[in-house]
Amino acid sequence: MKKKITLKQIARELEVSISTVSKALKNSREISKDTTEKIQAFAKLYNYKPNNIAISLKNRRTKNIGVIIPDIVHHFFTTVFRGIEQFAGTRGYNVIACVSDESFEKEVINMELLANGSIDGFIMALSAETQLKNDFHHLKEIIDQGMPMVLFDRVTDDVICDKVVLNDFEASYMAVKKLIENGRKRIALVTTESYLNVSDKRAQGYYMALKDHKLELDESLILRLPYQYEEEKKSEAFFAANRMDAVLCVNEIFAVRSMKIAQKNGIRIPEDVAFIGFTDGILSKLATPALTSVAQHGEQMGAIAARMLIEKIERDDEKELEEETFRTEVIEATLIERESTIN
Amino acid sequence: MKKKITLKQIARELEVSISTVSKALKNSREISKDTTEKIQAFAKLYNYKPNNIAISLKNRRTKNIGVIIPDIVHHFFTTVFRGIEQFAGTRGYNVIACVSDESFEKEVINMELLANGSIDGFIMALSAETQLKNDFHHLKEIIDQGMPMVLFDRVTDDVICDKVVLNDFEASYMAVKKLIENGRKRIALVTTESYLNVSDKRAQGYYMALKDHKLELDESLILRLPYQYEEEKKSEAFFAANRMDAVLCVNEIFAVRSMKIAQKNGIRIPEDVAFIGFTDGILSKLATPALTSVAQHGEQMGAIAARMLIEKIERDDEKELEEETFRTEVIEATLIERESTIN
DNA sequence: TATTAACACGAAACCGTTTTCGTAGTTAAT
DNA sequence: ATTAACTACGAAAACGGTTTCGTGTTAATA
Repeated sequence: MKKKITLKQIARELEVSISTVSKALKNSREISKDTTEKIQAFAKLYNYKPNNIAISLKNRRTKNIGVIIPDIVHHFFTTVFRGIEQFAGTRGYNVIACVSDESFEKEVINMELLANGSIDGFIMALSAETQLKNDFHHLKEIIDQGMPMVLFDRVTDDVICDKVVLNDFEASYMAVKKLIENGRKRIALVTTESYLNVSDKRAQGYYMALKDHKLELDESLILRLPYQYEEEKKSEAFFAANRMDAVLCVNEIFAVRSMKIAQKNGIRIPEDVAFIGFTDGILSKLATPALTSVAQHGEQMGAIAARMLIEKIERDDEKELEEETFRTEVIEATLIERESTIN
Repeated sequence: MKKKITLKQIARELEVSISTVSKALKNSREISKDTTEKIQAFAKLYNYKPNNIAISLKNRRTKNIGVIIPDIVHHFFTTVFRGIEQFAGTRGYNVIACVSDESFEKEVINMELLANGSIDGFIMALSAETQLKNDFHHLKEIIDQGMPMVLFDRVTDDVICDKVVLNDFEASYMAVKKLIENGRKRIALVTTESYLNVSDKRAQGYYMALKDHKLELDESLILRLPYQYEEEKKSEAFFAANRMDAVLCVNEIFAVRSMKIAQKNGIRIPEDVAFIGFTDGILSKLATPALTSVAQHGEQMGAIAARMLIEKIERDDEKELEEETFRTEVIEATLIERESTIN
């Protein structure tokens, strides 16, 4: 077993100083050609690679970014993560991934753990519990310490920082409008039980679209489901009790589950009831019938979040005094039409 | 903006030495009660937290583990990741996630980047390209440098280290046996085009089950598909050309895609053809009909991998000389029966 | 020949901790 | 009064690099 070699060992072996070795490996003109070649040859032979931790300590930059997401077994967050990881990779950054599991406490613990020097900045989506508690002191403190931060998807106006979001309101509005134009009149909404800014915006878009098209809002056509586990009874009762001709769901899982239950009740899709979901993951494509879905472009969102963060990190390096400015980038959703809405 | 405070600043402010501050914060008996209280109060006021990087450098331990997976938008790998992250969290470890994207080169680059001090050990599943090239020198080198490593799922006998795998052969055998016992006789196999150890083992299980039940192996009943993108034509031709009464697929995506194509061809599931897939993700549950699937227990697999790795890391701390021993843990798959096989 | 500049390298500080060891000052024991 | 033993703290090395500055040697210039 050959342990990694250090500058010090090379220096001792070659009877030069550590500084000389360091400079030679960086091709500094300060060092003679002979010495440089000798050192580089030796370093190569012993496969010398500088220790990242030592460099991080020196530079006070880790080239790591922290990503905190509520759930990893989740198509949308995963695609965002991929976008972040890919973009970060091109810029030489690694990604430390933490899962808050929709828990406020885990979010706080993870953030504090990482904020103590392990990373150069955060990219995160708020946990459901955090949104519910409406408590963002942990974010504020960390931002106040000068840690760059980008919030995506699950954001809040209470925290001032860079953000990347979907045009949820408009996307939802357009989806409902499309249903109405296709002649649907009794449009149900399946949304999350707990408060999430995105669900809320999608609901607002739904309300507005109904209103603009003179359709009255029927509260009994709104189904609120728990986010994480399945509650089949509630859904079954909902579809048994109500007559509708279309359903908008705030994510694809709700949509596909709902379709299954509706179909079990003898409802034909899309003839009797049309379905639209959000997310457009693999589930949408492979459901029966294939689900019309609002693409959230997670990968793009992740890449943009990573770009914003890295720009801020590297700008901090340059100028210290410049006035801070924060941006919010809005990604345009796209409606992908499939069998669940085509008449 | 209040930047993080350091020991040195506290020391200067309180006119004591850095060592005294460090000891006081650790409640060392060396420091008087008065001094300790004064320092702790000051530290608390300024929210002092030790710098992780400095500690990592000192201890030569980062409390980070590197996870390299071929793909993150992938149900199985995601569940494994969750298992790793959860277990690691309970032990105070963070997870640095890298995606090899099934590429040999990316795998090498990511590993080398992380191996230079950023992490204490690796957990990884080999990329498809790596398995194809059969080139594992990067793994060997890193292991040889004393870096603990656990391979999971996509493993190889050529690398000697800890491993966690599914009993793929047996799981596949049992699945096929179940089909045969249900009276199926012409059983197709849908597997990956490129070589993967897991696909291969599943195919071996399939062969063996056929053989043991005196069913002859019909090569035309084997469909090989590309792993990452969809090739609908090939599948369509396959289901149009062949008559079968059951299909075993090496993952749930192949299974659900196949079911859709079969259904389009007027095949009834499970009456005409039964389907079994591997993975048992959300797709299996929500497909129509719901797919009978081999549960791979990814989360458990991840937790076990993390436990093995952390044990090795922390054992390395203790004893240096002890003989290295490597284990392979085998997870037992479970067949989850759903509509796609029930007659 | 004296002065200056270029060259090639080393010493040391620094990043932020931890930890060993040394030592004043006090107290207790001889 | 002398020695021994604490107590409470500081200096310094170490982790593994980078970087600034100083310096001895040689070569070029006046």
